[in-house]
Amino acid sequence: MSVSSRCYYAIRAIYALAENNSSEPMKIADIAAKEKIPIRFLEVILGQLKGAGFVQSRRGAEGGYRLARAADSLTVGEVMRFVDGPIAPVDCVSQSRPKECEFHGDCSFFGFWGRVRSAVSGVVDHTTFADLVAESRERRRGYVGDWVI
Amino acid sequence: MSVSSRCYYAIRAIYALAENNSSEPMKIADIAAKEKIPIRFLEVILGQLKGAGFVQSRRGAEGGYRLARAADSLTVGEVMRFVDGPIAPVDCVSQSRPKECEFHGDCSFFGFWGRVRSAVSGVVDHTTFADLVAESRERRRGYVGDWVI
DNA sequence: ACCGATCTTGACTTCTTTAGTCGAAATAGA
DNA sequence: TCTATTTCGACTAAAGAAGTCAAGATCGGT
Repeated sequence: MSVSSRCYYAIRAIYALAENNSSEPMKIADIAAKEKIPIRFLEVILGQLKGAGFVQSRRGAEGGYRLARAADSLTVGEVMRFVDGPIAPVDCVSQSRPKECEFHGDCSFFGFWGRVRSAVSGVVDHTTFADLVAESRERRRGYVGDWVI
Repeated sequence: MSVSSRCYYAIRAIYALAENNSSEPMKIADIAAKEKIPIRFLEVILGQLKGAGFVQSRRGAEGGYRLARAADSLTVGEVMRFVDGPIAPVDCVSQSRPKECEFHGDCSFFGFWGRVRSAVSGVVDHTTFADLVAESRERRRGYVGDWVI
């Protein structure tokens, strides 16, 4: 039930771009440093994210990456599905591309796996990168506040 | 976010034993046939489940496997954790063996991953094999009933 | 005591995925 | 044109997944 490091890297990269709300694109090296991602691997990942339309790039000096879509309309679930494939714990309960198993409708686990999938989906498909940025700012503020009072 | 086939096989095998509430142990070959598991692979899996105390075995003619614990006190989550490791999507939010990441408490995703973990845990740790058996019986009854009326 | 059915054990194979690495080419701005 | 930077495709090493196999230990029934 774990996400690949490739997937987590992709999420962190997009998060960095969402947090950097300047009009300037962000360089791969800066994203890599901020989010602690191996730079060569990040190149590969950003290339894929560009191909899927999540980010845009500008080449040359002063080039870099920025989001291709608004951070508040981009959910974490979308990125996870693109990088790691379906969210579902088993193929038969996948929303995007369900694959019938060998028990054809007489499966004792269909309901169970469906509940697992819904539970995960309920979180990842309702959390946008804007939410994460806001939550992080709030956390930092709140954290200090708690200790100051 | 998917479970390994090894894990699903383990769950199916235990389910088969839970459903078979006779005092007779169940043979590997019977479990394999009923749940459509490669028999050689099932041998390996049952050996591990025995080592972990989930099932008991009896050798020789009329031997086989049966549950070592009551089906209504054995959750699917326990089996999943044993076979596939922590339920958590990333190590830092694991309940059983959390591993701090390189962001040491200043992580923008800790809360998010925690919510994912809780969502999954809420399902798998509150579903016992007795629940699954009951649900399956109910489903079959209800299904037939719908069509008869 | 023996036979055959059954579990036990550990090593082995094959395939896919993961997590990168590397080098050269293309491109945009100064 | 020069240079920083992105881009692209090929490559690799290690780990894990999914089985397979053979030989041995053990037990119930005859």
